[in-house]
Amino acid sequence: MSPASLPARIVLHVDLDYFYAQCEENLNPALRGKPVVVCVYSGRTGDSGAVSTCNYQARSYGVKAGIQIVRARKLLEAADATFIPMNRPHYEEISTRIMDILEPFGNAFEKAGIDEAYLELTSSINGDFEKAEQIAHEIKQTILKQEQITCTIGVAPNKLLAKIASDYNKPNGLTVIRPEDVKAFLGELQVNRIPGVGSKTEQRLHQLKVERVDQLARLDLSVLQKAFGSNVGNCLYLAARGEDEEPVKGREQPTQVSRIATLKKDTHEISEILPLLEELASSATLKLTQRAMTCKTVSIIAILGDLSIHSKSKTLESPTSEERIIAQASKDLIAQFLKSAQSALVRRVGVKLSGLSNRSGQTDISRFIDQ
DNA sequence: CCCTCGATCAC
DNA sequence: CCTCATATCGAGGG
Repeated sequence: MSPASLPARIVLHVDLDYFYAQCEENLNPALRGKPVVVCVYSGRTGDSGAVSTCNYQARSYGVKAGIQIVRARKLLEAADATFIPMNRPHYEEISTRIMDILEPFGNAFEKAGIDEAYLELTSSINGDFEKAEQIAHEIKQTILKQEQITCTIGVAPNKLLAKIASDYNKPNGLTVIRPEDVKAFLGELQVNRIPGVGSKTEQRLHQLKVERVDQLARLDLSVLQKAFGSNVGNCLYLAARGEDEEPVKGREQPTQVSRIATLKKDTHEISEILPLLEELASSATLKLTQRAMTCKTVSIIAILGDLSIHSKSKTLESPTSEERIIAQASKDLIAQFLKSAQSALVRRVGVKLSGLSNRSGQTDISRFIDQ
């Protein structure tokens, strides 16, 4: 700790292991020890769709999130594997209970997804990483005892490093990065271990002869900003040094609601698209009203036969949560898209509602304006 | 500064 | 023949 400074921050990142698949193992304990694959079936043919997540037995056969179910079947044909359709509401329920366990452990708490959260411990333990490690063990025990779910925890001086730490040794792991170890720990890692560096950014970094974080740390800020834009460039520059000041903060309400689905067959006939589009608009609107919110902007997303992604959006004159308005806007947008991209074969369609705000109190200002 | 759209990420 | 949901950024137009 530098003299006359505040105690080092201590942040935990808790990541629930292979979460959906672990929930399914608990629902049916006979599955434990065998490959379990949780799937999103698209409904086109029997096994069309993708793998959402799978347990580690399945991973040992090369199965992972995102691959086609058909491919997972082939990889696992010699194994006694179970394929299960995703049951999101059930996982949400388990997640909520676990988040309720986690929250009291920190001075601040941030849910960062259905299966991950950050906890700020700084002010409660005065920079003591030993204590933080004990608390991490206690958290793991509590979640295991109360929900039979294992997790992996990263303990570090900020959110960025805590996330990298939890990613380092899964499942059922615990990794601590102390301030004095940051440079050595980070330098050795491949750049794709930095959150936000996916395959595209990784490729572009490789073109700059950068593969590991210590190599990234040798690039000037200006070089990174020129290559990746001022914001991303700056983030990469700081990340390479393990620097991150983002506070652990309760998340605001989500700022968008979206629904997407796959058509039975590719088509350019609007009449074959509208029924599904209306369902999606209805479902998204339901979610919106359940949250007691309104939206200002309606978008449609079209994914074509070649998997290219297109979108069209429209900002309304006034915020709404009325299904008829949202459905009509969606129809107008898809019609507009089909006209612009004639002969486009649509594979999937989606509806997105954004520009959300709380509907509390100030319902419909138009009542006071017109008249 | 707002809107639209595509891209990217990560789930 | 490749799911679903969300957030964020940057470019380009106005």
